[in-house]
Amino acid sequence: MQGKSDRAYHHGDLKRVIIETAQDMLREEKGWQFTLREVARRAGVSHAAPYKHFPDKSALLAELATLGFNEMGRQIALELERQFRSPHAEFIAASKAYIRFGTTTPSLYRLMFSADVDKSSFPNLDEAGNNAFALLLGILDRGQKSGALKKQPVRAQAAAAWSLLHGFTMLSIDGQLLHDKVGTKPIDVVLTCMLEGFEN
Amino acid sequence: MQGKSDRAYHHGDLKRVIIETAQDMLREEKGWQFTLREVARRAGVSHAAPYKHFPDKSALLAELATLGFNEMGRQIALELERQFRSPHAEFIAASKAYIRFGTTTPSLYRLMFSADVDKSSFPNLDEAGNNAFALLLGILDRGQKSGALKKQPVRAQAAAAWSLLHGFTMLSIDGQLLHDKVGTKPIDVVLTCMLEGFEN
DNA sequence: CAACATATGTTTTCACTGTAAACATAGAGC
DNA sequence: GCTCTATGTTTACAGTGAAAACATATGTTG
Repeated sequence: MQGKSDRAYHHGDLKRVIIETAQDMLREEKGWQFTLREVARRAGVSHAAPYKHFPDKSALLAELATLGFNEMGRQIALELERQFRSPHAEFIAASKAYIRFGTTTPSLYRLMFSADVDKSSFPNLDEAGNNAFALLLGILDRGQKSGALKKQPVRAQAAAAWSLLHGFTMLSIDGQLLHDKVGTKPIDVVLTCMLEGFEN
Repeated sequence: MQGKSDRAYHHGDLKRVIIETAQDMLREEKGWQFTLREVARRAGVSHAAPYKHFPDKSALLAELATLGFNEMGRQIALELERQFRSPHAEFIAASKAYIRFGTTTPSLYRLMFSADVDKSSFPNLDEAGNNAFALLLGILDRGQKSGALKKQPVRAQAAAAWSLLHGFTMLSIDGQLLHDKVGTKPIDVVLTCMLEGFEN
């Protein structure tokens, strides 16, 4: 195993490098129109090499999306480790972490919800998404049990919360929630509206 | 002007035909990966002909998105012509029309909010989107003036409502709000949640 | 009404893409 | 040490968006 030597016929760690290169390009450009060949070029391998690790481009995109859901979950979970004075505060904190993830890595976030990655073809992706959703369910469930939130079917409540967060994030990425259109600090207003609908 | 004769060198109405063909393909496939050449083939013209009407593919997509916003606005406006017992009912009706448009023409709806159509490059597109947003502003404004809704900055309230609708629509299209994940009739729960946050 | 400018078509050409197939080589297990 | 397999490379192909050169209607103008 020659490892990372510069001119090894067998790269040794190509899959990781391909993923990281693709992640870079996803950040640099504003979408996932980057070509597999360009990824290969930047990784310093032949244009066919990536196909030894991913059957096609959509498989690579699915991998990026899966990693994205995992990372998003990690960031939200990290936020949730803090102590909160109330379920209200916990919900706000998690929501802001969600929105921050989306607006900080817009192309990735978009990719995660794009029709170009088919969840039914990539079970890992579907699972990663569900794990993130479970965090939201947990927050609302705790809120209901504490009496702070209305007792509603928690999954329906979660659908509402997720819809709001997803919509807000997407519109923000889109630049549709700029000041002159929507006023200042829409994030707080928006989250407050939702919570007032939730709370007792 | 030979008009629609089958074998005219000058088609006479190509732009419209190209748009309609592209609209068809947008409905048939699940995205806008269709090629300009395929559009041309189906329209029965050479593969370069579309370039006489659209500088590039993104311009055609922008046109489709613009028409989409206009059509969505039309459908919502049509719904609003009815008489409503309350601002509440009016909001619900408009929301359902919005969501229906999105879930009925998912690819088009996705395109309208895709990064592949750059609003800053296509002023018409931006304007069409703003017109649709204005409908929402009107509903909330009337609701506030009637005393049914809280007096909040109406644009911020609209941001919240739009976020919820957009998120719900996108997640529905994505198949993320299916029964086992989220319960029955999430649409009603979701809209109710939001409205309870809005109302006095 | 003839001539021409322009709008709208077609053909040809190009660089590039995703992907498949054939081939090469390094490392792992026998 | 030999072979198998995983992981590379090279070569090949059909198809793409787009530009350029060319063709033909159409409508304007003398």
